[in-house]
Amino acid sequence: MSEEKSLNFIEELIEGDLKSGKYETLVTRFPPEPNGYLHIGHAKAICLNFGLTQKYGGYTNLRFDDTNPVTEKTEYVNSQQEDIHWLGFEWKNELYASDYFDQLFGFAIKLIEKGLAYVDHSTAEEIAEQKGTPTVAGKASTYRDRSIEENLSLFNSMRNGEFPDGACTLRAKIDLTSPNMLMRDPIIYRIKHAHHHRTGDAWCIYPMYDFAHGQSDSIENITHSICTLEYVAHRELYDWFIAQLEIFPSKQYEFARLNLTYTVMSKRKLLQLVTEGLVSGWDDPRMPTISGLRRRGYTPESIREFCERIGIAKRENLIELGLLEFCIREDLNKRATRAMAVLDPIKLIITNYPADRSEILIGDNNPEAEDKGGTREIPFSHELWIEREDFMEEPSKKWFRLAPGAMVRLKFAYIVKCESFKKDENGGVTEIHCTYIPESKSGSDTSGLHVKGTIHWVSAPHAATAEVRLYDRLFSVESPDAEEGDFKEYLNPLSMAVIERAYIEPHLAKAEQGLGYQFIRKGYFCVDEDSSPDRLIFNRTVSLKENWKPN
RNA sequence: UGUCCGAUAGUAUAAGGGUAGUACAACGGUUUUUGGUACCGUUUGUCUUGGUUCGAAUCCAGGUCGGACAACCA
Repeated sequence: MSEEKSLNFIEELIEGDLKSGKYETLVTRFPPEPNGYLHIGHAKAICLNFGLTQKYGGYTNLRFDDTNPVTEKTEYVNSQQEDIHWLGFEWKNELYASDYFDQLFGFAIKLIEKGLAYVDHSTAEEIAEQKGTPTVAGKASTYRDRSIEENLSLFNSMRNGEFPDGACTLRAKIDLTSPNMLMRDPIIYRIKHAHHHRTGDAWCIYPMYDFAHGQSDSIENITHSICTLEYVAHRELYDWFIAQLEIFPSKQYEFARLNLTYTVMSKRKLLQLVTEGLVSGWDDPRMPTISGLRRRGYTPESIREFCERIGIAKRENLIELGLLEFCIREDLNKRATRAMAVLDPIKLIITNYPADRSEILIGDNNPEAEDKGGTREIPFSHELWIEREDFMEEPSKKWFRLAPGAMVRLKFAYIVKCESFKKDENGGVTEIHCTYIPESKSGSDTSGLHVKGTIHWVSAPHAATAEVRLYDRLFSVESPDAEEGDFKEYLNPLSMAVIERAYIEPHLAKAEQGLGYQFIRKGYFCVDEDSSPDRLIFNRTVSLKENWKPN
């Protein structure tokens, strides 16, 4: 029979719930706070939540968790929507926690009426002090036993703007001795005279996360509210509010968040890199943000594949960046148009090819594609650019490329033999002189010669030029979060290298944004959004896998 | 020194009392007009101690290690 793919623990749970008839329809949600750009860790959650309802039916909502007006912006709402769409997912309803402010206010009233919430005038410090520690029970605030009427009146005063920020809060009355610190009378409403990106100045009190999230899930009839492990302790509170309010019992489940080597994943740290100008923006191609990866040349398919491969579990993890790179190489290998580009040029002169002659050669665009991706015309002439690293004056053993007296094939063209070379006064090689073998032409080779090496090249008189940006890992250590001191001390100073003038084959001048290209033997590249027809800019998405090691 | 969560090759992730499997990485080989791709092969693993059982990665108990929790953040 068909080999069944094993289920992750959430899928097993859902299959159980569906089979038992606990739920008829699966409803999930992706609930970002619009306070930054989405990153690859969010992609994991997005693929999980949307993937689940694609697999089992039902639907997924996009809900912005916008309960803190001071950190949230419409710019972020827009970018987050764009990123989810780009990843290839469609939400059923676009919702906002702020849509529920009236209902949440009503829930708070209900709690007060049940004697389960009170207005507290203690300062933040006093509350922290009274809270105790995990091993020492908390103490009651002097305001804890106010009458329901007084609490109702005070809470309405809060809502009506009669108090300044910080003057008081609404707290749930639960259990000051709970081993779960979150149950020690958590604050559920605070005063913030701040402009909200959607509700404007309609409110001056805002619900806390714990008083908004579960209830929002409940209002939307979310069956499986999936979040990351740091919310495990919140589950008790989540259930408590739902039980006390007697509303739809959404259930929370937690999985381990993604950590990736050589980068950081917290919005706080990413924001810091942006605001301190250590990267060019949220979409800097070195950033682990979705927009950064997109600009870097990653495809939605490759990111979805990555999220599929890393799996879902409850164990802390640190995924190797190499897996992400594998995913984009695998995807681009199938679809990227091949072309030749010389990044570190040195002149190669074919002494027996007339200086006034040139010819057009034909090259396949993609050896992996069914139809070879079609063909293109490549001009060839007396003077070429080749890669400096493809010539060695004193070749090491197993050297397949150019060296004095050695022969290599020029990709799509002829076999050449190195006859001599020139050096400048510093001993640097400046020019390589070769002869070509006319009967070795690609596709009609009758020379009988077999050479081990094939190198790429660009005809000097025909070459176009481009700026090429080479990216490397953002940090020089595997886990910047785990290091001592400021994470920014571990930034990789070589994370970006710019080649101002690379030579590219003429065909590449027509390269389109949004498509992947393979510069033969060099890696996968894409056209950067700063690029223009008169000033082409390519980003290196990822290098090719490099098995050759000298020695 | 409280509560909760977790522990399977280098990294992830399966096996739900019955042969420890898969992917990436690493290493070796075949093919190749990309030292790419493809294909083949190799190495490497159940944190620990006890218990239950014919049989334990799996169930139980203790330990060890790692993580989370004491924001008017989410």
